[in-house]
Amino acid sequence: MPSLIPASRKHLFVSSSGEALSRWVQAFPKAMLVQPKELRKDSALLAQIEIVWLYLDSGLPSVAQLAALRKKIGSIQVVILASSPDNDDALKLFSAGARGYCNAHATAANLKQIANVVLAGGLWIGEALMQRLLIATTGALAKVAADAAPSTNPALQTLTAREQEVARAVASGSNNKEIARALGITERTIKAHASAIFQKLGARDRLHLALIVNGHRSA
Amino acid sequence: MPSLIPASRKHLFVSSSGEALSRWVQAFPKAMLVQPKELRKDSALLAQIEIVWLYLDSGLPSVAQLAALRKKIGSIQVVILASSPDNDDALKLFSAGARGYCNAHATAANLKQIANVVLAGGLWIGEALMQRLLIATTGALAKVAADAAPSTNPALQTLTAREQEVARAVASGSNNKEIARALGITERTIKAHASAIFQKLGARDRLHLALIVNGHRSA
DNA sequence: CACGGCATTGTCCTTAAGGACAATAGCCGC
DNA sequence: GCGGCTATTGTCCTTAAGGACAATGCCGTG
Repeated sequence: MPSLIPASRKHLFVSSSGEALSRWVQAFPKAMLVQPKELRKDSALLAQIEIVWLYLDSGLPSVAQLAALRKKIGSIQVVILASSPDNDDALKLFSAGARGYCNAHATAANLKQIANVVLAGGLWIGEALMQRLLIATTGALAKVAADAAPSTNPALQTLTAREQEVARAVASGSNNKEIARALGITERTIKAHASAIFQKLGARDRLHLALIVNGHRSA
Repeated sequence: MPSLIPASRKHLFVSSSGEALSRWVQAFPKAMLVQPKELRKDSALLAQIEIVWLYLDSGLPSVAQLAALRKKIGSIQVVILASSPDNDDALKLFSAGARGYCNAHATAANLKQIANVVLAGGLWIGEALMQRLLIATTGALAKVAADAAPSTNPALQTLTAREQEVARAVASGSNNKEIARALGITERTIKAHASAIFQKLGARDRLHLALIVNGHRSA
């Protein structure tokens, strides 16, 4: 017994198991949820759909699921919801025409954001892959270098031993009171060291110092 | 969603020749235009920049240009403006960290759309390239995916678009007054956004937020 | 020993930051 | 249109941060 389709349904969730995650409804309260087989019978369901979200059945080959879906929906944008994200799998799905790939447990805000990107003509490649793209180049080298050898930060070399202690503590997010307690001295002394550090490194405040120490800004 | 036209200097066009295409100005009247060498001298130019548009000099290797730019601008999003689009070249640029790739003669509306997608965390691969790129990307992204990168940063994605703008500005070391001026709103509003951000991410102050955004601490 | 660098702490002051509490306005879905 | 979310701004208040100016003590070198 198909109900009337409201005029503004833009989102369609396709789930083989029929399972619906609450976040989907949170993100798009008006969205429809169907099983793949229902699509063939009632193509009118697709009337105003702009994005089809495909929840992968982990027991079946993902690309085959997408290909089958494509035959039914035509050229509507497809975003993959993966219960257990797999980078290699994601790549295959993109090759098969997916426009987005994300974790099925993404937050409602996440889903909306993805919808925005995809509807605007963009590609959403998922957090994991995106991260790798971001840090693939100089960022990766800098980050790895910073993590692997934090002691060789050239900026800290111009500081005295005590100042380096304070600088590292500040850069890790501690406030003056905490640092003072940790070092067993007065908060006033921490301020004195901090001021000396700012002067030497040309940082205007502790946040800039943190950026310098953590390799996001040159001294 | 707020206006897509930035109230301030969110956009920076980098052009070796100094040439500025009228469509860039049409799309972002307040954008800045600089030559690569100017960036090293005055890093303050990058204060509020959210997207750097790199106009490729066709006489130089594109990836080298992007790598050089990255060293100066850090982790700011980069969109490539290619005077003569080349699919293979685009792939290399994406692997090198570009977030968008389009024809330098794209319309103003196009540029705004691209900015929208990229700022929302998406990837813009260009209309003409979409089809082929989807297939060819397999190789490029697979290579990227091969590098180990366990850390994921879903932190920013729980924020609204505006909050993300503020979060990035805070994490880059700007104080509230600067951010307010940059976004064309009141310092009080920045504080409001900041408070919301702290709440959502569990950061106790702007330094912790910076650590989270820059990947030195989990939300 | 005197001088200089470093660590420590003090007081006074200005400003930035952040929370409490609240209000207005636009947009969107039901 | 109502309710919810977001963006915006306001005032009042508390606290952290950082600078100005200055002092004391330790330690190593010339």
